[in-house]
Amino acid sequence: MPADPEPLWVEVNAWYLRHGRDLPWRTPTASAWEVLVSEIMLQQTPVARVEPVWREWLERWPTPAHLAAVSPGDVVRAWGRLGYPRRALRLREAAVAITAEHGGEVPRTEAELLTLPGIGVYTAAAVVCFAHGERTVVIDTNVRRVLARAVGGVALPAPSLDRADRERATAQVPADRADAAVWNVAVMELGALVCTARAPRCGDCPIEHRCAWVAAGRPVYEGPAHRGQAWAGTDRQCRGTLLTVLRETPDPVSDADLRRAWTRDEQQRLRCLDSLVADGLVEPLADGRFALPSGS
DNA sequence: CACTCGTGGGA
DNA sequence: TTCCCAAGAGT
Repeated sequence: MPADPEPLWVEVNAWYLRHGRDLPWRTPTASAWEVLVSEIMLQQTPVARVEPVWREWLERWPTPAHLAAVSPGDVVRAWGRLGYPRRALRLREAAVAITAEHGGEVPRTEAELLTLPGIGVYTAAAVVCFAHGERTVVIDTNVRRVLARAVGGVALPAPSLDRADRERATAQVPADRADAAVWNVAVMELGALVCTARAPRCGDCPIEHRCAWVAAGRPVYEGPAHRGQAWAGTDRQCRGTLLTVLRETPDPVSDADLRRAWTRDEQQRLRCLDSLVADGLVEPLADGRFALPSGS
């Protein structure tokens, strides 16, 4: 009778200890706040772009109370070009709630974290695990892809997180708390560095010898199409263009300046400006000009 | 569940 | 050059 196969985490954790990157939010001394800031910034944004901004933020605002005390406009400007600037507003709002309702300490449970703006299932689990060392299931796009291949035998996971992802991920988490904490970051790192979406480096993979996708001959993806992100001419591009104008000057901006920045569709420009105001990313002034939001 | 919300670098 | 997509969340 064959022994149970060694769990995936043994090899993946060993690989991580040798090959994982030394990122500043991964140091043993990183505070829960530092981890939380990194997780928000890393939502849909690559590590290389996050790192310098993360350093600036933690130097300026080393605790939630520091961030809670500044204006939304300061936060949006400091967010720079990380993208999805509503994340900056929500992070500030989370800091306000942490300061007012949690004694300035980042909550230690997923349920409490989930009540904070900008924190969803992934980020709540990540903070609990990476900042507080708790055993939990952390599922991001990397985890889904690695396990879809290694366990599921397919090239890519479904377009959105589904039951198969949760079941595969839950089954792999080691029982021991410390092992689980390493596994959760290790499997993400494997997905980021080796088991990548486009051109996986299977020759460098510590579990290639037991990967179901490799064993199947690396079949191409067969499932429903992953939607591409349209960009040219979209409201997202328009909003980004308008916000860039406001971000790059400390002074309020006239409507004429904004019109020059987006000339292709005036109706769209007005709609997007309205939506930026509604989101709290832009503040209309009494004199007709626009600015990054100053109030709370 | 499907869709929106930025940005820039690599293939 | 064009296309893909990167530690998701909110609606």
